[in-house]
Amino acid sequence: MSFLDIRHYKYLTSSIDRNLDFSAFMDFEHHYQVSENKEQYSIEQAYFAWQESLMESAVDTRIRSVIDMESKLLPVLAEMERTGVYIDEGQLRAIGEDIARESKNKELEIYDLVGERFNINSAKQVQTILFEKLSIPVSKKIKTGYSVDNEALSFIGQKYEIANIILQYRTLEKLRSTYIDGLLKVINPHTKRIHTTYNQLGAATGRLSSEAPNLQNIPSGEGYPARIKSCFRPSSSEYSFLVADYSQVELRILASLSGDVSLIETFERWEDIHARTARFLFGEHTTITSELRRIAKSVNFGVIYGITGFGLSKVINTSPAEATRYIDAFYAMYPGVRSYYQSILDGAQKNGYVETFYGRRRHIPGVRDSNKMIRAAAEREAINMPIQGTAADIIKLAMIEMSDFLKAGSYHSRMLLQVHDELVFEVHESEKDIMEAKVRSIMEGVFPGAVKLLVDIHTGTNWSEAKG
DNA sequence: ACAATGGTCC
DNA sequence: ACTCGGACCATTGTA
Repeated sequence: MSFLDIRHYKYLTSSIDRNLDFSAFMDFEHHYQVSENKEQYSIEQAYFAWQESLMESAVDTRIRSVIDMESKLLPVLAEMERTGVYIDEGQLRAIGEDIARESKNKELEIYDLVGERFNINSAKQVQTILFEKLSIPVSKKIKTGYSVDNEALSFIGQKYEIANIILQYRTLEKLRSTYIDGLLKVINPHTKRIHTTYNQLGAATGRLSSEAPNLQNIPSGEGYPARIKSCFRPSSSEYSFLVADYSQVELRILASLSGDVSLIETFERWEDIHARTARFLFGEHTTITSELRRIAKSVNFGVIYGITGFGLSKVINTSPAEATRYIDAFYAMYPGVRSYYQSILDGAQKNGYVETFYGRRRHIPGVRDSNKMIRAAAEREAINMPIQGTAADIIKLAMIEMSDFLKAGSYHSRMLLQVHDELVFEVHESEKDIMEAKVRSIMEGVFPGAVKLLVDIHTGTNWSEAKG
């Protein structure tokens, strides 16, 4: 029982069910405080008493199983945090210098184009320059004035090159400030590694979150993002990286939870789900271009998020009416999804909460609100949570199993990171085959749904190389 | 210290 | 006129 374990436990209850009795927790805190500097034994005694009491107060067996899951996950996360991940500091600095150089050039280019120096990092000053000094037409408004975000500047960029340069400058500055300077700051001087903290109850759906630093939003594209990601690597040449990620896990979960025959069939036939939706939306005999597939993919994802025609129209850049037709077409193709959603909303209305396959709950008070907007937002949360939350449960269970496996066999390989549907391992040369087989069988085997889960595995000398 | 804005990820 | 689900963090500018 380490301090890390205790710190985590202090927060465990509320994420599972707010209606749980907290008195046992208070007892634990008290015991912890009074015994902290005395003997380890009394801490552990208080800890077990608390856990037992927590279990007793959670009479619902499904809730108990979630508490059990989180309890077992906690030491796994603690170990991943303690292990940390190595990052090549010298390489990261070198990339930072390249970015800084390019960024400086963009900066000067902007001043030249505008004929004036200003702080490009200030949205307010960018507004003034674009909309007042240069009299560029406003494309999008926000509470306090005129938006200069990505969407707005991309639109303006069709006619005014200055907007594109500002976007490029921003991208570079984002990489430099957050992912070069930000990561350099948190390299532990003793271990030379980065030790994130996983929050077990940061997310309302049951996902983990990662902070100080957040290693769940490391950029992933080509160019600088790939170079930054390649700095994450094993510290020794005897090891390589293994990345295992669930393929379309949320859509597969939706198929299993809804029981929709057509959706299940799509996956059973190993069809390209986005292409199939595209064929249905645009006609069986239409050639499915990458553009049509992209639209269908957005529709598929939109359905998971509790889509509206308006929201989808923004994403795929079309009219709300057309987007609404796509959504209706999706439900026509997969009618079981619509009825499943209705049952979720009915349950939310009746119980005030929704739950995952494993019984994790999220309270959704907004579904009973008199305000239509609040109700609509609550309904999207209600629809999304069982899907996103079940995916979170699944990977948590897989992590527990992987940890047990590694421990039982005294392997040298270690689990390093979790990025929602992806696990990153540092794998010893001698364990490559067994690790690849085990990771796949455990991750794919956790969930007993109608649709089999599929895991893609990639290996490489660093995080970038081991990415699909 | 905190709100607003913007950007990165799944 | 209008919001797609879930997070964390950097910077600016105001209090």
